[in-house]
Amino acid sequence: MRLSRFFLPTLKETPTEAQIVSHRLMLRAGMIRQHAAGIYNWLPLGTRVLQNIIQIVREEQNAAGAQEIIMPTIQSGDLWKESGRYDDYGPEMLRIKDRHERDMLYGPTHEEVVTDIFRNNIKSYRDLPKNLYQINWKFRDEVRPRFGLMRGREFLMKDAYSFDINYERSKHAYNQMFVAYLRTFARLGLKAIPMKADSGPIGGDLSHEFIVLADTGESAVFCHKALLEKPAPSNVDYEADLQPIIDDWTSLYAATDDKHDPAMATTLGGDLVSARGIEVGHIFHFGKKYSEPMKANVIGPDGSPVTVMMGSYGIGVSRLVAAIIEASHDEHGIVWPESVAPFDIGLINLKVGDPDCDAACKKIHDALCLMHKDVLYDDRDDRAGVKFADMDLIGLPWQIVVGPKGVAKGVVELKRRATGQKEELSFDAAVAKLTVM
RNA sequence: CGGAGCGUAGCUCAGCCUGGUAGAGCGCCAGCUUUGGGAGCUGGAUGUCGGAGGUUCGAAUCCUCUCGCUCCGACCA
Repeated sequence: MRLSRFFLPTLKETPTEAQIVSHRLMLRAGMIRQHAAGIYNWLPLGTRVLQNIIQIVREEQNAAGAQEIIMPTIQSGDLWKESGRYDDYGPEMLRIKDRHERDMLYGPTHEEVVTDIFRNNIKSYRDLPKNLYQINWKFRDEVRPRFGLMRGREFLMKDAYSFDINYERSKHAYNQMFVAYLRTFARLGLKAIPMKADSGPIGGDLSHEFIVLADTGESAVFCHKALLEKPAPSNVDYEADLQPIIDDWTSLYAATDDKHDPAMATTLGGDLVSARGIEVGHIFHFGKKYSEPMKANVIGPDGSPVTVMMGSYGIGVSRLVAAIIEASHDEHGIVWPESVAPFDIGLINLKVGDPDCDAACKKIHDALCLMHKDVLYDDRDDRAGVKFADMDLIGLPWQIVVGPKGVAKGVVELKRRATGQKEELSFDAAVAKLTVM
């Protein structure tokens, strides 16, 4: 992609409304623009990151046995009256009347809809278990949206819903999502720690929050040091008993400040880590809370109806974009983990119009594209400083700097964004180095 | 929902107190010069001063209402 044609409105100055670093950087890097309070447009750079995250979330959900569906954003109020939440939910739920004066709403969550899908289509215990998920926009009319995407009103969320015949099977579904989450966040380049959580208004008796550690996180968290070093499970057999993995992770102390037990924590001594965190995932087992009032039954082995056990599993996908930036940035801008970076490589032509520089860039660009690398080629007729600053700001993992001095010697400069480390390499060596990654 | 603040050029902001027909820096356009970390010079374009009403000979400025946005608190994926 040629930067001269790419829609990338970067800002040198920070817009006043942005308070936290992820919000500032997303605006400055031309990823998003605000449309209204807590509602954002996603520009091309932001869209690319969001889609990379979506893809990783999707792959891990599929691997864990969940199946993707798409539910409506606008829902009928009737289902919510049935579950009892139409009155419970409060003004946070955006209510809409259609032209026939029917009560509609913009979905803040989808338990009712998915339960309706289930009960209308699944009749036998033999069809269980099922885990259905979607990646879709939701709206919660927060009293006070803030922190950019971190606390927006409209947000992209992955929400999965499991259906099982009994508690034991349901717990297994919960464990599957637990493990899938560990893997998902690790792939996103994040340290996310599962912490015991209140199940809140959604209800239920088993619940964990996944907290990303970032210095600028909104809440204080405490955990055992060993959790930070623990690698995500690999080669997982999702059909096997996952309880040992869960126990391994949950046996170590981890709590958000509202659940924090100072007495318990002091027993850890020097192993206690006190940090700040951002909630990016939340999993609940809530049993029959919705299946009971909404009559989501299947016929059991003995021929009598059984109310199914459910769980729900959320990941704040759009919030993750902000969380990753909070966890990975420096004074110059964003530092993307390779797995979510909007492009793999930024190619800077320091002297556009110089035949040698142009030719060298074209050669490198074509070679990398041939190897299926996403390259953002800065072919703008601008000063070097502007290009360096923009490239650091948008945080691509690698930069190749092509300038007249280097080209005369047959070399380019390869820079690692995360470390700032630079090395001079021949054209071929630079391409070779980047294509083995 | 309580408390506070801000709306003036694409962005950051000055002007408002003390009314007199709208500014700076950056960005944008053209040209020249420059060229390895957000350049220099010259010229140029851009505003219903958030909106409505009122006071006044005259309102960005004073008054009233209204809309939007932000911050602190309570609440929250």
